[in-house]
Amino acid sequence: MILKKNETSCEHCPSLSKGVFCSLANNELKEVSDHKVTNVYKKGQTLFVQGNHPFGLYCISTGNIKVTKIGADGKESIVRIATAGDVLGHRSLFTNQYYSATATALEDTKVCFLDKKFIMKVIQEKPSVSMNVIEKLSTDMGAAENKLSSLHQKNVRERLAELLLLLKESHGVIGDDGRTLINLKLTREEMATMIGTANETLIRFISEFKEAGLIEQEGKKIFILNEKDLIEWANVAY
Amino acid sequence: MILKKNETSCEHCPSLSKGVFCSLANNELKEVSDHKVTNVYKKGQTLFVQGNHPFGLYCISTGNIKVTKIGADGKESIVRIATAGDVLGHRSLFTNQYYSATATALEDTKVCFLDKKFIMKVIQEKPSVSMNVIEKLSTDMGAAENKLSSLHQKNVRERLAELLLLLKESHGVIGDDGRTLINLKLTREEMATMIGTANETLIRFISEFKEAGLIEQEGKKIFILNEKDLIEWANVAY
DNA sequence: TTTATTTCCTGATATAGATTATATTTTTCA
DNA sequence: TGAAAAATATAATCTATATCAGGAAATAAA
Repeated sequence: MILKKNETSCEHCPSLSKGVFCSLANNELKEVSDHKVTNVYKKGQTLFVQGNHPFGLYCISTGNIKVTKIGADGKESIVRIATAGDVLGHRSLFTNQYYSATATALEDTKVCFLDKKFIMKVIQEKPSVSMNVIEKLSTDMGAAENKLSSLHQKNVRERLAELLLLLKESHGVIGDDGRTLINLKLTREEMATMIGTANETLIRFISEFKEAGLIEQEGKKIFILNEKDLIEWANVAY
Repeated sequence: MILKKNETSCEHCPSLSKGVFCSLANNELKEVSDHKVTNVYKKGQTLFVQGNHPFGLYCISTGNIKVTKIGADGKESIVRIATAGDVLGHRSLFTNQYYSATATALEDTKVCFLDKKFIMKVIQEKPSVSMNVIEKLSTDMGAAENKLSSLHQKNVRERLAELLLLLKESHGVIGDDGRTLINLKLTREEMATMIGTANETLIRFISEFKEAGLIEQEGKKIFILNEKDLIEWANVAY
């Protein structure tokens, strides 16, 4: 797909304010724009694959991308979901390692690519950008540690409630009818790998949640009906 | 405890080369030294506690520190172990959030503290330091994602083998007799919380590992005898 | 040293959740 | 549009591991 000029300029990026370049002046943004390549990934296409060598940084303009790790037995787990404004591939890039995870578009997605040399130069010259990268990493690290302790300490019911609350926070959209839709196209299988359980088990608890009136379903879409009870069920600490 | 001048100078810090200030020149290091407070924490003492507000950055000079999260039911899990050269408290500091974990000395430990204002200034002015912070965060993030997918995909036996291999890598010391000692004072309870299992279960598998000749024990000390088989048992991906 | 306390270890039992199997619904695409 | 494939749902069974219980060993305290 060929994109028009202002479709690929950082200045007009819909997720500029959430991204790592939000603090740059217009002329600086222009320079970033000039150095980047913008691509559209269709649902299911991969940006990079576990085991490959990184050669730059990905910035998500629109869409959601799952970051998965494949274990020794070929089973996949989603370790996080990156969304508009997030960067991808930074971890392996900055540590000079092979990608330890695979990034796959969950829907049609617009992603910009900056080659290693250029992004390293920006990091060197613009403290605000490196501070933003640090903030993103810190936030992600916090989320990862939360997931770790949940896996240690909580049962599947609690983890599912927690997952739904997190997805509501990150991808919730309030509809005309007052219900909150989780605006993310995930299969039950994928949701199961996010909380480390089997899809049958996940589906069983989703059914339980529906019966209890906590959530509602229309096809693959999930609506949160009762956040208050969901918080109880998640057994979250303070 | 009162420390002598050259005991508190960054220039002479035994973990300088592994820390985030390794790239600074001597006069710059001097400035860091002048702005820091060095403390000794005894085994069991906490540097900071989950829920409190951060006011600076901790740099570990010597010793090991466990970072734990307490869940809703009061159960503790170790999310990572920080060692000489690591920084602590950076995540909450840079995201302006309350501490989401507690840091406790596993043994007598020397730790330097830098107040927020100063460390922020250093990050702004020294790209090499912020790059080092990014690298530390990236490495930790990678370790956290590995743990996540292990918890999803592996059973306790595999996770224990993996933990022993990781601890050998990070804290292994080769003795005169050729055995590798894991030089870290952890209770079985603590090891159990690192891989998300009950201590009885962990002990059962440690016994199994001993019988299989993979490891050896002397009191609380663990020696790795057969790394090759341990790797097999861990079922690690490529 | 003796006593007290904590940690370590082993066995028995219970159970959450994986696995297997099958049916139904939804999506894909020819 | 209809057929094939994929995803969802529910139930039955099985198993890995948590939990419970009690004793041995190690460590700390007195």
